[in-house]
Amino acid sequence: MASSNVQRLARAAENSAEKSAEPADTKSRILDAAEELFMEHGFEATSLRLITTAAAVNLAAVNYHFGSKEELFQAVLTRRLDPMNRDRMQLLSSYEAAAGGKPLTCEKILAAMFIPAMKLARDHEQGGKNFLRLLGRAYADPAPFIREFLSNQYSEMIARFRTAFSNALPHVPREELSWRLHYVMGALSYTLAGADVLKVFGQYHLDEATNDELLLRRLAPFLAAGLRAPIPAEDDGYLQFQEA
Amino acid sequence: MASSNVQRLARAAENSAEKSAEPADTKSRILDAAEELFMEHGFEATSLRLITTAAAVNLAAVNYHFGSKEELFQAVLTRRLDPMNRDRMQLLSSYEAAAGGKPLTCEKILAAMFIPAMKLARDHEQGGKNFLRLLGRAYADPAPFIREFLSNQYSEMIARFRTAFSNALPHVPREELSWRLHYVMGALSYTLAGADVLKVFGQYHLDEATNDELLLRRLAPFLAAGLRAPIPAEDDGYLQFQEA
DNA sequence: GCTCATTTCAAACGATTGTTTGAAATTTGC
DNA sequence: GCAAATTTCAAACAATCGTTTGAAATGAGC
Repeated sequence: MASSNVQRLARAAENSAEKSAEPADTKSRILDAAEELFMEHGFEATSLRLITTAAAVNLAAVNYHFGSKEELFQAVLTRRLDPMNRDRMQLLSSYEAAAGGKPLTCEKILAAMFIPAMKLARDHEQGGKNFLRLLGRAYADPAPFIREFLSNQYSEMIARFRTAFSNALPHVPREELSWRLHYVMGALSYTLAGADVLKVFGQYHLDEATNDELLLRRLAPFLAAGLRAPIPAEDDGYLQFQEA
Repeated sequence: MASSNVQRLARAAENSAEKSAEPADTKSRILDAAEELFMEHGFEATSLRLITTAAAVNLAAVNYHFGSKEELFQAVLTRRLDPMNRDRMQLLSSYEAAAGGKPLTCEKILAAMFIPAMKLARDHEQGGKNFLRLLGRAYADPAPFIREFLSNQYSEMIARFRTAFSNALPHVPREELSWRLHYVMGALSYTLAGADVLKVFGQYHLDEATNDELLLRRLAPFLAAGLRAPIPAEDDGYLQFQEA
């Protein structure tokens, strides 16, 4: 029969998975394939036919289970972004409770942001790493539906950490702190998005071997020092425009 | 005749340009329209028909003048990236010459990176700002031809600044410095890429009013403090994995 | 073992994509 | 003002896109 051929393909795709733990569930298989392919080629450049072929499911399965390509993309993000941000806020709360009213250090707050991200990266062996790179790319995607989605997904967590940093850095004005948090998110997302940019710096000898703890153990001191930096005076002229 | 209709459309598009300084040159008109639309929708989501309609030129003009859509994209980038990186290196050289052998401060080196970028943003009134946002997005684009192009375009400039930072920060190990430069590029590109992420932080009152000097006068001290941060000890345990 | 709801399937839908073509229009060199 | 090269044009190219369709296959409840 014609269908047995497709079923063989499906089982072959299943067995070729890293840990042979790939679920037979169609929905999950689509999510896994979409996560990897969206990460690799971006949203627009990834066709549904590419995804459904990689997942060894029928083309129409995406529209049946998710409704549309955009909703599939949101499902890919929310599957792991939602628990991660929940973990971040829980971890921050537990740190605050342990500190007993005293403000946390910047390093501690940054740890509450980073640890859930790293836990995600190691939990699902290949999936986690892919997801963080996908997330870093979604930050820079111009598509309105992506920007809206991320904004909604992050607003609660960001507000929570903003006040934590505000307590940790009472000498930093509110507006200045907003900018610095912006820089923190930029550096973090760049680092999580993968080693692509490192090639620009000629640092290919670090790539896969460097584990995530080490990676962020470097990032946290860098960012903490920046967050604590003295506020620049109004008349600091070192950045004035001048021709060479 | 049929062609006079199209010519009227072309002149209308010319006159509707901001400063009415839009050149009649087909090639430049395509570049300007492409720059804005690529910035707005990304590379894959921007069709050639959208570009040629906005530029009021024939569809086939892109392939005639640039060869392909990919080559058009590279031309959009190189038109402004090339002079900017040349300016950066010249400015750094002039700073080094003025210092007379003594190593520069981090702030001074960062200024050599930022000032040409800001000059670009203000020179071409609307085009410059668009371009920096486009550039910030290109950094995160997964397309191989974009990554290769950027890598080639940046390698010389990055190598130049790497040794400058290395002289300015003799106590920072080479590998650590590579990572910190990575973070610097991340924060910088995020900031240049525009205020999209700021909405996440609820900082919509800054957006257009804040000029570029102010923006980067905040960023440079933040990054300089991070670059100078003490090297974390091996046994620093504050970022250890632990469950809430 | 029948029934009904859920899921999967091959096939086709209309629309849009980047690119090519060859003739018309325009500009350039003399 | 003619001839040759450059540029613009409308039209069509084959390919791919996301989505829809209605029938076949599979599952659960009784």
